[in-house]
Order: sequence, then C-alpha cells, then structure tokens
Amino acid sequence: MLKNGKSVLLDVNSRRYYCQVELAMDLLGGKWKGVILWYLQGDTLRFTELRKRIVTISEKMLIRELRELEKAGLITRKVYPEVPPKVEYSLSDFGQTLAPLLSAVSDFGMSYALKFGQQVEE
Amino acid sequence: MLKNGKSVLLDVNSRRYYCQVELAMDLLGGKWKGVILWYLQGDTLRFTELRKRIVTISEKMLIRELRELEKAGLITRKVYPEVPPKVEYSLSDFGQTLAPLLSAVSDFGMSYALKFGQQVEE
DNA sequence: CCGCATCCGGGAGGATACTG
DNA sequence: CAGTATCCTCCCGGATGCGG
Repeated sequence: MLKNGKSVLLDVNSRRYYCQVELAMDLLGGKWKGVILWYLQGDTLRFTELRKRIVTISEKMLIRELRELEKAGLITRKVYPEVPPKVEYSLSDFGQTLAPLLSAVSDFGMSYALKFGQQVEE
Repeated sequence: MLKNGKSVLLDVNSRRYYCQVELAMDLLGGKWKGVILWYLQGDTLRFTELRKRIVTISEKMLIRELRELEKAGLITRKVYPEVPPKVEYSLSDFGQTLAPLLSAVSDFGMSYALKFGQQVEE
C-alpha cells in the first residue's frame, strides 16, 4: 500500500478524487458514520437498538447515514417481513475490512481524551 | 484499548462526547483534515507547498484547517522571521501517533477504489 | 509568501409530527 | 418498530479581493 504522503488520482462513482484519503474521508466523514460503524463492529443491531446506543443522534440522521453506508457497500440491511417490522443492520464483508481503521480511530479518540480531557464516571 | 462497540463518556474542551469515536471524528472529520495530515506524514511543508499538493483546496480552507489542527495539538507551526515570510508545518509528536490511523484510512481509500472505481493514469 | 476580510449558496444536521 | 415528511438553522466551503 501507499506510504507517507503518496497519493493517486482516482475516479469513483463518476467523481474525481486527487487522493485516496480524500475518497476515504468522503465515505466515512461527517459526524456519525464512524460512530455507527463502530457500534456495528461485531454486532448485528436493529434500528432502535442503534438509536439507544447513539443517544444524541436524530432519527433522520441515523436513517440517512445508514442508507449512505449501505449504498457505499459497507453495511448490510436485512428486513424481516413481520409485524411489527424488524430490520437488522450489520457490517458487510467489505465493511469488516474497516476493523483496523475503526480500531485506530477509537484508540486515537481515547488517547486524545487521556491527554487533553477527562473520562467521566457515570 | 477498547474493543468492538465499547464506548466511554468523555469531557474534552468543555464538550461532552458519548463515544471516543465521536471525539476522534470531531477532531479529524471534515473534507480536508485527513488529507492535510496525510501529506504532512514524514514531511515538513510550507504553506504554498501544501497548496500545490492539495490542488483543489482554497487558501481559506487550508489556513482554517491548519489552525484547527494546530489548536488540537496535532501539528506544529514554525515561523521564520524573514522577508518574504516563511512558515513550515509539520506533525507534532502527538500528531505522529496518527500514523497507523492515517495508514488505515489511506489503505481503505485505495481498496475501495480498486473495488468500486478506477485508478486514473496521468 | 502567507495570509485575512467579506460575501454567498447549499447542504449537514436538528426538532417535531405523522404513518404502515 | 421503523421509518417519512416538513421546516428551520447554522456553518462548511467556495470565490474574490486586500494587505504586511
């Protein structure tokens, strides 16, 4: 894989990216996608279960981000034809390859908090 | 470090985060910060050199993001008192710890492009 | 060379109410 | 339960022009 500041020119979804990091941030950026993917790590969760874990997200944002992640091929949406409805979200096979990335992001968040903030006791 | 979908409650810069990933995305999110950090990996660059590498960024965004990264303690800004001015940006010691994260992001961007897009020959 | 000031549009993101 | 639909606000990000 590429090292240091090396980058390549890419065309994906009829969009041009001048750096692979730019593409990655376009797919994973924003306020919520990383958090959603983190909670889906190793877990299959229903819509409401996700809502409960990500306490501050609105329904609109959660469903929008889930749709985009599905469109990007990173998560799988499974619908059970029942009443009341049951929908389960999980990482796709390709989404599983995000494991090292998500670990690195989580680790960075923790070490930043340890350095500059406080962990809150509940 | 934390695994899977585990998260902690954090207070940083008088802001509350309900997940360490949320904090990390707040620090590194947006369109440009990841790319800037990627180019500063192993390199010390002047303002204009950064502009040349990130062809599509505007001056306003570049300077804004650089300021925020500096405030977050991830990069160092060194000013040489000369005429004409000379300013160099580099990763701080703490910013260096982003190496595995940036590698994972770059790798993911590349593998996504290989799977869903094309690399463009110049 | 390295910025800052200003104006502007669009979309991210939130709040609330409603539905199959 | 798992979403839609609507309305609204804010600020990201672009474009342009100036200044030490």
